[in-house]
Formats: sequence, C-alpha cells, structure tokens
Amino acid sequence: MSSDAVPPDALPRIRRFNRAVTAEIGALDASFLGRGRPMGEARMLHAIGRGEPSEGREVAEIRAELRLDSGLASRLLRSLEAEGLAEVRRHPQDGRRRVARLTAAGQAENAAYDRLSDRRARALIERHGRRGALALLEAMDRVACALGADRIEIGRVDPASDPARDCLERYYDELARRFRAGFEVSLSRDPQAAEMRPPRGAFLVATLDGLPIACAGLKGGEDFAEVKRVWVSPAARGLGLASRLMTAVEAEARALGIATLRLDTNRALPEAASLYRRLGWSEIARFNDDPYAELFFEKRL
Amino acid sequence: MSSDAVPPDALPRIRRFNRAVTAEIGALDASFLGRGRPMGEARMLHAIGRGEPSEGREVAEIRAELRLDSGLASRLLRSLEAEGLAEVRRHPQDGRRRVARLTAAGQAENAAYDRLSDRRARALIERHGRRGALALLEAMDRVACALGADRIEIGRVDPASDPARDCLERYYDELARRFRAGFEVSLSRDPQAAEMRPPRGAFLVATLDGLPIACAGLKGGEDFAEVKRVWVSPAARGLGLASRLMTAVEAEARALGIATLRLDTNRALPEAASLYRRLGWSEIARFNDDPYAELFFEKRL
DNA sequence: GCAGATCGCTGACTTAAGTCAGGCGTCCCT
DNA sequence: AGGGACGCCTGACTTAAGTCAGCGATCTGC
Repeated sequence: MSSDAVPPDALPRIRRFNRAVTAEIGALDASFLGRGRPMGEARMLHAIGRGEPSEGREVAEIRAELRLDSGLASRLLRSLEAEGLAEVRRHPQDGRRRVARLTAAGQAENAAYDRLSDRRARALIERHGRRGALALLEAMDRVACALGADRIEIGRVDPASDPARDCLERYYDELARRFRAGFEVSLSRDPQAAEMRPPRGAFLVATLDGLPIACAGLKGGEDFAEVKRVWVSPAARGLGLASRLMTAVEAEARALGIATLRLDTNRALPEAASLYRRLGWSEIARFNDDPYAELFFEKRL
Repeated sequence: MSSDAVPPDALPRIRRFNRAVTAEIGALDASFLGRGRPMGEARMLHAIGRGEPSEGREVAEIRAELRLDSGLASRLLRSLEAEGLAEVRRHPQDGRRRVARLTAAGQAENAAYDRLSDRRARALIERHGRRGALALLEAMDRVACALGADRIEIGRVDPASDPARDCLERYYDELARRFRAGFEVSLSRDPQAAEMRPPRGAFLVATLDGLPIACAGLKGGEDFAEVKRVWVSPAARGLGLASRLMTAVEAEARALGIATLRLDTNRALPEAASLYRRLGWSEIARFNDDPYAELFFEKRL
C-alpha cells in the first residue's frame, strides 16, 4: 500500500484513540486490583480460565500467551495453588509438560473478574441509545479486526452450527439490503445446501477470538463442485480475508479430489466479481437457474 | 438508557475489542522500553512534552494526569534531570509550585518516542487501502469519542481559526450530502458570518484531545441573535454533545446581554429540529430569506 | 538402555513501582 | 507578623515484576 494512502490527519487521530483506550484499559486494570490480587496473578487466573473448565490448559501455552518467563509463571501458579484457586497436574501423555486447571473456587474468582469487566462494558454501551450502541459496537468490531488481523483463524464447521448460521444470517441480510429486489433465501437455488459437508463438501468459518467474521461453503457435485455463501463481515473487509478464505476453499476442494470449481454471483456485488477475477477465475456461461445469479465463474484446480 | 438497549452479543464483542487493543498497547509499551528507560520515566517525559516547549507544564498538573504519588513524581523528575532531559524551575507567580520543561535533548528524546508510536500507527493504516483506512479511522474516532466523552472540552475560538474551519468544512460537506439539492455555502445567507466574534457574537468548538469534533456559532444582531452552524461529528453523536453545546451557546448569549435567540434549520435534518424542541425552543414564522432554511425557532433567555 | 533434548521448578537476584511520614520553603489571610 | 494551608521534596520502606543459572524428571531416537 503506498504511503499516500495515509490520510493527512491519521496520526493525531490514532494518538487520540490510543489515549482513550489506554485510559479505559488502565481503569479496568485498576478495578481488577480491587480484588486484592496482583495483576500478574489475575492475568494468570484468567488465562487458565480460557481453557475448557474440565481439561485445563497447558502451562507452556499460557506462558506463551502472557509472554512470561518460565520461573515467573511457575511462581504465579504456586500462589494460585496456595490460594486454592488452581491446580497443576502432569500432562497425561507427556510427563514433562503440565496442565493447569481452575478449581471451583478459581472458576468463581474468574467469573468475578469477568463480571467486573462486563459491568464496565455494559456501562459503556448503556450510555448510548440503541442506534448509537450498534454503531459503537460496529466501530469496535472494525478496530478489533484491523488490530487482530493476524489472529484470525479459518476452520471447518458444520453448516448448521451456530457460527455458520450466524454468518449466513448476516450474509442474507446484506444481500437483502444490496439487491434491488431484495433477497429471499427460499427463492434461491438450493437454500439448505446440505451438501456443504464432508465427504462431498465443506463449510469454512473465519473467527477472531472465537467470534465468526467470515464464511465460505464448498458444495460437492457430479462434474464440478460449487463455491457458495462467500461472505466477509463489513468489520473485516480490506484485510485480504476473502482471498485467504478462497485459498482455503480451494485447498479443501483439492483434498476432496475435486478438479473443477464453479460459482455464481450478482452484479450488485462488484467487489466479489473482481476478487474472483484477481484470483484466477474465468467467467463462463450460465450453468444454473438461480434467479439471483447473474455472473458465472469457473476455476480448474 | 434501558438495559434492553444492550445488544445480546455486545459483551463478547467488547471483550474481543479489549483483547485486541490490550495486545496493541502492550506491544507499543514494549517498543518504548527499547529506548532503555523505564515506562514511568518515558511517560513523565511525554507528559512534560505535551505542554508548550518554551513554557513547560506544572508538576501538579502532570501528576494528576499520570495519577502519580507526589514522591514518585518527584523522583522521576530527578532522574530526567540527571539525564539532562528536563529541568524543573519555580513557578513565576507562586514559589511553592514548580514547572517542568524539556531541554533540547529532552525534546529530541520525546520526538523519538513519538516516532516509534507514529511508525506503528502508520503501519496499521497502511495495511488497508485508502477506503479501508478512512473507515478504520472513523471507527477509531467513534470509539475514542465514546470512551473519552468526559474529556470533551468546549471552548471559544475565532470562526476563522483552524479548528473552526475544520468543523465548518465538514459541516458543509455533510449538508451537501444530506440536502436533496446539495448545498453551496455562497448561496446561503451570510456565508462569512463574520459577526460570530466578540463583542457581538461567539464561535464555540468542542475538542477531544485537541481535535475538533463539534461546533456552534452565535451571531449578534439588532433585535435578536442567531445560533448558526451547529454541527456534531458523526463520531461523537449520541453522547449528548449537541445539548451541551447549545447550553454553552445560551450561556455565551446571556453573558453578552442577549435576550432573544433565533435559528433556522432544514427538514433534511430531523434530529436537529427535535433537539431544539427538546431544549425549549419554539417554532416561529420565517424570519429570513435563506434558501436552505425551512424551519424557524426562537428561544427567550 | 543411554545420550541429548525438553520442560518446569527453585533459589538468588535486580529493577521498577508505589506508599507513607516528615520536613522545608512559600503563600494567603488576618 | 504569624498561623495555617499548600506544594514539593527526601528518606525509608514494601510489593510486584522480571531475570538467570542450575537442577531434576521425563521423553525421544538410536
């Protein structure tokens, strides 16, 4: 990206942003100290709590996440153990490694920290009306996606699972907004797309910190497979995520032994068509009767 | 605001935002440590540097900003002095108070910290195209305004000054976008509004961390004064700022001995008209020939 | 079964950060 | 002129945070 893409007043605006969130995070940390425990221990407690309550988390993983020295991490674990909040056991497969888990008391303590954090969050949102709150959340999403772009993960899920349905719902809403004549899933071809499952297809969802932000489906067929439901949340656009997703879909297709991919799209989504062209797809003649489809593409793997 | 104004997925989204900015700020702090100086000293240096280079800043003010104990602040100042980066003198009016200033070396050091911060900021923005960068900056503005709402300051400025012109330009742009027939300042009545200056009028600008986010003008006249150019940046809407601004304008008017205020507005700005009604203004008959004016209000002080 | 690598732990430090009491000089008010 | 308030400083602490070397247990590959 050329440097003239930087608007002239960008730096002071980012400084203002930094100042605002630094103050907010400082205040949150200060409120955490109110539970009479140093920040290091509180962070360790929270990091352990991010794992499954029954399984716990590997100590090395936590240490990497919090960027802690092995000695320091060990000491923090000892003090949590002394308080009866956590317990550390040996890893079932590898006796050198260790796994930390929260006790019932530890989970309660962790929940108390979450409540403190949630209270601040709720207070922040409640200062605004419903419209303002939605706009603020969208702004926070965009910032979070831009800052956390390299923590975005793409994974395979069932198309009927919660994250997939969340993406699809937002995708359909967007189509309804952008198509002149609106959009009604049931009128589109193959509304269920039950084929987007192994062994014939797949459904991919991109998440950031566990929240879904993009999706793409691969639907198996006789002579070719189709790529469907490619959608990226507005908050995550401009990060190259659609390309990553398409690459991941192609990899899935190859793994399933698929040789030819096809897809259709609509002129109301010009950014989609130009993405496909950029990624080596070529336009072909209509190959289905979906009323919403106007443009058709193919790619041979 | 009732709690049902909180969207159901607000809390995880805010948690994701917190996680993202915490990581970003942590990384920035870590890069600051690269200059071989503890964070406390770096922050103190930067806080001193926020004042006018020639005048410096009062120690008490800095201490309040950084929430430092008097003893700790004093020690940090001593170490900056020992490094030749700052000097502390007695306050010209009050010998108890003290004023800290950066030396030339201190200013250079401070600039180096700014460069580190700016480099990160620029890298963040340059990851996006121009459109994406603008959207990201708008999102950051909105978050900064929402988080820093109680640091917003309203002050009197000259209507020809930079902050005023910045607001007015963005105001005219918005009118051009929202009025069906567009908007051309030169066609509106009294395009210069040179009267929005003491002793007959005033121009108010609201700023957050020095960046202008809202404005309002008071234009003196014979039988009544007019409120003009009331504008709030989209990033700051929903924070009650327009009301604060109107209250401030009324206070200015009272101080200038004005008894009657009038204003005009346009149906394309429904939120403005409803604000005026809410603040006790009553609709009156047309009192000028501005082609863009459709609704007319009056308030007696 | 042994060598070398890996993982986490402990002890012994250093440094940063923050707290508190007391003291000195200055200002303001009467 | 003098008492009390104020602003800042110093000294003497405590606590948190982070570093480093060395140790013992465990795993992996040969």
